[in-house]
Amino acid sequence: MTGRWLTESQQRAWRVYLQGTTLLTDTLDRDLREKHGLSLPEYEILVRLSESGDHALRMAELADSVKNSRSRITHTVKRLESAGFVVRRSCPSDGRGVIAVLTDNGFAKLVAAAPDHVESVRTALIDGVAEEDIAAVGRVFSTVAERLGTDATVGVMCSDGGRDQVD
Amino acid sequence: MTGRWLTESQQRAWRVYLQGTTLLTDTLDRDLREKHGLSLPEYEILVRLSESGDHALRMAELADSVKNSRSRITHTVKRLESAGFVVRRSCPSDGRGVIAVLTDNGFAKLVAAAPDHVESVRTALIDGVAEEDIAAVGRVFSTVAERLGTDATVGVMCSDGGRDQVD
DNA sequence: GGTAGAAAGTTTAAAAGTCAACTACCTGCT
DNA sequence: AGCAGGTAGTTGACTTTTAAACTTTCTACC
Repeated sequence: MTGRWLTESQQRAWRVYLQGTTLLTDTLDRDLREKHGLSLPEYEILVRLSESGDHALRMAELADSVKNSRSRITHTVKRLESAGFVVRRSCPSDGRGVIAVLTDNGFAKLVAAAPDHVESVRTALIDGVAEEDIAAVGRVFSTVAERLGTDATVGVMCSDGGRDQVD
Repeated sequence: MTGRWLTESQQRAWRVYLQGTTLLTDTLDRDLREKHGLSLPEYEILVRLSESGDHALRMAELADSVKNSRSRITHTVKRLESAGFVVRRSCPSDGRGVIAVLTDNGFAKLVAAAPDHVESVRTALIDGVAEEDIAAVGRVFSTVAERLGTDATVGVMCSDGGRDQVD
């Protein structure tokens, strides 16, 4: 049975969510740019790289982890590379592959930016909101991500096991 | 006491929210474009106009209601105007003001697109999610919007009361 | 071992968004 | 009246994002 409308309260939640996310991402992006010269998407990429054992990930892994298109990752990584925060290496185990590696400068930039960013997230979103409501947001968007996400995240990437021929 | 980190579960919620919103807005935008040739921001503007008594709003009201910059509203409305969905009128009660008016074509386009869009929202976000969790999302983003929003939404706009000199 | 088809990334051009400067108008004060 | 300062909206230059075409490499099968 399709063609259903939203209930009054679903409608309200949906509207305020649209407004809220817009304001939230704008705020986080602006804070990050002003204090650290990074955009939010750039910051997210640095985070993912830093969390990978050897500070390196393949382009496709990066794309999957932040849910961006490969094309977009190419562009963003190019910017990060020209800023000196990331370097590209070719993947030893797959001639088509490219590995983005966090530089020391990139890591330092991230370390400098993270506390301010977390503070922004707290004051804009988390502080003063019921812990259980945050958890509910987690549940909801987890479902969304499962439904809409490319169920990828598999593959024998060479970022962690490929440290055998970095020459 | 600043400089606090996020708890494990806050962190998880935040991450999955980032991924989820990205996937969600991408999906809704793509659906709308494929079936109806409208972007999500364009659609939102048509909605706001349609909900205003006389199918007309001032640019600043529009900007506030969707939390976009005025510049962005100018650009988006320009596109909608050249598509024939909206018309600009100057505001009789304020020489600086501009009123965006929904055309019949614009309204028809919205009427055609709305059911598909709502269906997308349901299947991507709402269906199968606990009603109480949707309500929690509403509470959370309502707080966010209150905190970050320009506390505007005042002003003696002429969109509803200005129907005295539409000549 | 050669070849068809898929996967990884990049490229290019066009579309969309941002930012700061600018015009025009309104408001209040003297 | 006149002028200072603020508000509404637009503009144009620049940046970011998107979409589609393209190159290269890999995989599987004959």
